[in-house]
Amino acid sequence: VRLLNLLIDMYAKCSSIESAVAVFQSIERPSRHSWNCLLVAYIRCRCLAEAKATFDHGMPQRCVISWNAMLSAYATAGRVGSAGELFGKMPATSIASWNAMLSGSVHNGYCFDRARAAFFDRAPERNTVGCSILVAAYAARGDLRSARCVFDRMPEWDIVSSTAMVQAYAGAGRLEQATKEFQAMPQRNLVSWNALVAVHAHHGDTAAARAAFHRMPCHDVLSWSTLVLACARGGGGDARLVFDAMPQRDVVSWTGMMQALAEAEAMDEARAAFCRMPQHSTVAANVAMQSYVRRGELGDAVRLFQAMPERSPVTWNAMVSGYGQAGLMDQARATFDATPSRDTVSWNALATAYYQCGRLGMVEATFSRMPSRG
RNA sequence: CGACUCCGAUGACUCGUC
Repeated sequence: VRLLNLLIDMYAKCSSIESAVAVFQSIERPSRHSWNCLLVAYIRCRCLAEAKATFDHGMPQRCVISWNAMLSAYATAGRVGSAGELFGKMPATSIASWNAMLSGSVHNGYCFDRARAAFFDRAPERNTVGCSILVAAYAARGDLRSARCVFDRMPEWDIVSSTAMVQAYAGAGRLEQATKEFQAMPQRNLVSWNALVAVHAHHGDTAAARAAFHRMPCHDVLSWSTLVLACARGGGGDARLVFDAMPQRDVVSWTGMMQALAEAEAMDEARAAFCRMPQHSTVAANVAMQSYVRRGELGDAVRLFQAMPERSPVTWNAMVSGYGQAGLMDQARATFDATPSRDTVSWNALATAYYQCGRLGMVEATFSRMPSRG
């Protein structure tokens, strides 16, 4: 039975829900553990409805782990309200429950301080997981001071918390501190190494990115793709060499390669890369569109925009600012009005477009119409 | 008495800020 439980878990990690369910059904007397494995399998494979059915009336008994699994399912789906409701009904909680709530609420735009107070400060206990969630969240918000404050108070550190701290330093532009923290880490793994390469890539330091890449003991697609991006950004023209040397490529590497070509003004090759990509993605189309905008070829950008099967919020925002840069304020405004879900970037883009078109009065008007902050 | 199942860190695109 234990082996079969393990099998369910393995299939779930491969998103092969049918196989996972089949293994579960082959167990004649499933244990509580088996039921949890099945529940987690549904969650991992994004079958929320089945997970809920299993949780509500499938499993003979539920333990904290089952509750936590459902909590995190809702939280990662962005349904913090449902998660909170469930949290309130729990007969007993564990640290993982509090951490799941913390993670869900800091990632889904609720008031950060309230989330922290409710699920971290007021939690019965805290561990490295909860602290890492906070450090990472502060890093993402660019709040180095608060990240450090949490990090420095931790009783002990692990790879995850240290990697988050490396990101926090790098995000604040403190490259020396970031590398120092990296060297001070208790251990390193693939993720922390990848993070370091990404830090250098983001900073435009191709040489450092490459050096880190060659020092790491092993690589995955993500490491390689990050290096391609570093080359694309640094403009060294070596992106192609890296790309060709990759053992396997994914959407990101293809997109990075295309971007490198576009930035090197090799538009024909960039176009060819776009067409040869095995999978198309909205991001790749956005990158292509943006290349046109940067070259002042707005007609091509618009054509691409109209032809895109899917548009993300980024697509809409990029189009608004593309029109703005071209001085086509009416089109910028029309695109903004047509944007399905406006975010802070949309509003800033609109204000900037007005500014670029010399309509200073409208800049002010836009700011006063903005829903909130930014 | 342990082990297994639940929570945290890594890559691409848009405005502004540094």
